[in-house]
Amino acid sequence: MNQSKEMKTITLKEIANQLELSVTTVSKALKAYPDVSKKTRDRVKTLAEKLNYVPNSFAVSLRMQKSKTIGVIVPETVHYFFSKVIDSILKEAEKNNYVVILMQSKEDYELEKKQIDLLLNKGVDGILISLSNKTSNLDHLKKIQALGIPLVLFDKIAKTINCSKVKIDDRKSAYEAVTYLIKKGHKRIAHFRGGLNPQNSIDRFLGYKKALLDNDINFDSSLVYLCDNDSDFDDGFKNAKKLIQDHGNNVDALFTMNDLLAIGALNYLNSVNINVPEDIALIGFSNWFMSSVVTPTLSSIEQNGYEIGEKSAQILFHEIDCKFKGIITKPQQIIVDTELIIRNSS
Amino acid sequence: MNQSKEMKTITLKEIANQLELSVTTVSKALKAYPDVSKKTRDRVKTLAEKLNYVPNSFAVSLRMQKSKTIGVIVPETVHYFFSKVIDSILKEAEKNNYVVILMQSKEDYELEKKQIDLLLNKGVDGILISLSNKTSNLDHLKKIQALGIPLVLFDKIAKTINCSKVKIDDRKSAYEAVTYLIKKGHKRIAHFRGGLNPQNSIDRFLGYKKALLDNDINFDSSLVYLCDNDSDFDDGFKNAKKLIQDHGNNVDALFTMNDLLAIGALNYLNSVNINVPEDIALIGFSNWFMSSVVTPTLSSIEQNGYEIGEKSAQILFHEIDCKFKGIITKPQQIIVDTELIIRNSS
DNA sequence: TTGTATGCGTTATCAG
DNA sequence: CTGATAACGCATACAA
Repeated sequence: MNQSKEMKTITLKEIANQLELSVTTVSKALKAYPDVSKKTRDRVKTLAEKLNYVPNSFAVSLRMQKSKTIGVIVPETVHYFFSKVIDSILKEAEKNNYVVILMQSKEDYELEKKQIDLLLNKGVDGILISLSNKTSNLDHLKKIQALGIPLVLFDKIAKTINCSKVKIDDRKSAYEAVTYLIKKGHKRIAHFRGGLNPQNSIDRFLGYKKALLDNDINFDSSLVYLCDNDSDFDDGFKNAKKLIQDHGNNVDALFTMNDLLAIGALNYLNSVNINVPEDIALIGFSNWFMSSVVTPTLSSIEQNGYEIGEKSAQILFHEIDCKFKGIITKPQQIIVDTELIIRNSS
Repeated sequence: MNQSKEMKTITLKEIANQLELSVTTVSKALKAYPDVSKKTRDRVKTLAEKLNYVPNSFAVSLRMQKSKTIGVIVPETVHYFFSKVIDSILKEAEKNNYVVILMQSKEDYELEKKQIDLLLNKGVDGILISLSNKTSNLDHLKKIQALGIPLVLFDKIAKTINCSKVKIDDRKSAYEAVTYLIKKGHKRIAHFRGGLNPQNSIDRFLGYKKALLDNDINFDSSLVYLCDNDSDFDDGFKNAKKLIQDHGNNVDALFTMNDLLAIGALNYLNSVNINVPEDIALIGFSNWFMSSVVTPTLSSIEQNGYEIGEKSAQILFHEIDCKFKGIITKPQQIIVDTELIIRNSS
């Protein structure tokens, strides 16, 4: 293994020279074209192997108009749910011999837009994206589609874009959680909702509301708190404080948009000796790992990040594949199952 | 904005045709070469703008032998510390107009090796990597260097590779934590150590040991538990159980390789009503967010993932830059500061 | 069965 | 100041 100094990069031409063949023949031999003799094919393959030949990916991409690369945009990487999604996207990409360029929009629409341009410019074969909370203009997504690049939205989707989507049923999941609280006898159920723009924030709120109405409980908008800051934990803490100030003990349960909000709230409640779940029952959303180690352990809704990532990637690769083969695909919408996990907080 | 149907991709040639210029001139005009008249330069720029021209990155890469892409390999993405590192790498990359290909080795040496080959093949301009726990053979790293590709190791490094490195002082940090415990009067201090191979596991252990010796406390190897499974939480739980079985109340403190181990242990101790910190004081390592929300809150060592990522990326981009300019750089080693965070568990 | 010519989109060298 | 021409490395239609 003496790779002395400059180690010239080895190309088809190099192999061709050494074997006194044409570049064409070498190229064909390596791809097992039918029209090259077994003998030369073997010679070529042997030498290529020995020289450790790997095709220059830029040349291939330039020639073939495909990059074997996909782009992934998430709002945040320091995020239990999204990191699970990323984990399985990476796994799936690897299986398919793809590589992934990762970006985070930081919940910033302008950034998201710029990143899409960058991905497009990098010639990715497809794009997976979970939209920022601030995204309402969708021209950047339309641009992707106009270019014929396969696009799959996951988790934080845009209803009006006609592409494949992978998500959970937020409304149903929220409905289930709140219904559980009601069945347990709670009547004054508060909700810490997410921002007004994101679809899943809206849907979770609607699920909450519907559960109340279906069980003949008045919807009291003063029990709904808007949490659209970027620091969920603090937001949960502060709004729990406000909740108690506003309603004293005239509130007996709380359902939050996500686990961090719930844990922030839990922290406040613990700090003022309001007992969870005796005084106030609590259910979060997403089932982050830490929910199982706080005191009391937090009930939550398992959101299956791994499965969402896996399914999204599978669909994307399928669409990319079809595109190269000239097959037209119809957008599909996958709803991944959730599960209400009851722990000690409710 | 009527981008009717097939929207031909726009190239230098296209612009050249429309303006009846040569491709060469257009190329030069766009790069503000001195030797092209202001007039044509303006014409070209205007049209390029209007047509929304972006250079084909494959062609540029092929021609320039640079990709404006770096590769990043971490052992895991579902990991609070690494996701922070990734966050700041992405941020830094964006600043420098680079894009990052992310991979996770899953603590698997063979995979790590394959991934490096893939990155090399993709023509990345540089590589950032935190080694898998199982990595001891370093040929794959040497290969990167042999190709002249800038390489920066962070957090989980290999001592014998001569490249830039960014890490914390594990030994000192551990020393500080254990010294704190000793000053508080603890004498029977257990340690849940990481695997035998990773350098930071070794160093944290050595820091622990040295703190004992420097304070005239006998080192008792029966108080050291090896935790090298992949599920730290469970490992912490089980070994806490074993610890109590082995030593009963003849142990008064525990210092663990990481926070998840500590939280696993905490969970066990809580479950059998052993009081933390009264019966056993506890300090973790890394200061994961959840450490601040468990009960009791967990003392830990802040590892500054953001700073590690930032510094690593900065060094890498600097080295890439120098390389293109033909400047030789010397590897640098950065030690990022840690901080002992005392909470209620100690 | 093998090889020639051409082009993918850029940039760089060198004439004009 | 402008433009042919070549080259980066590969793949394919077409010739031989």
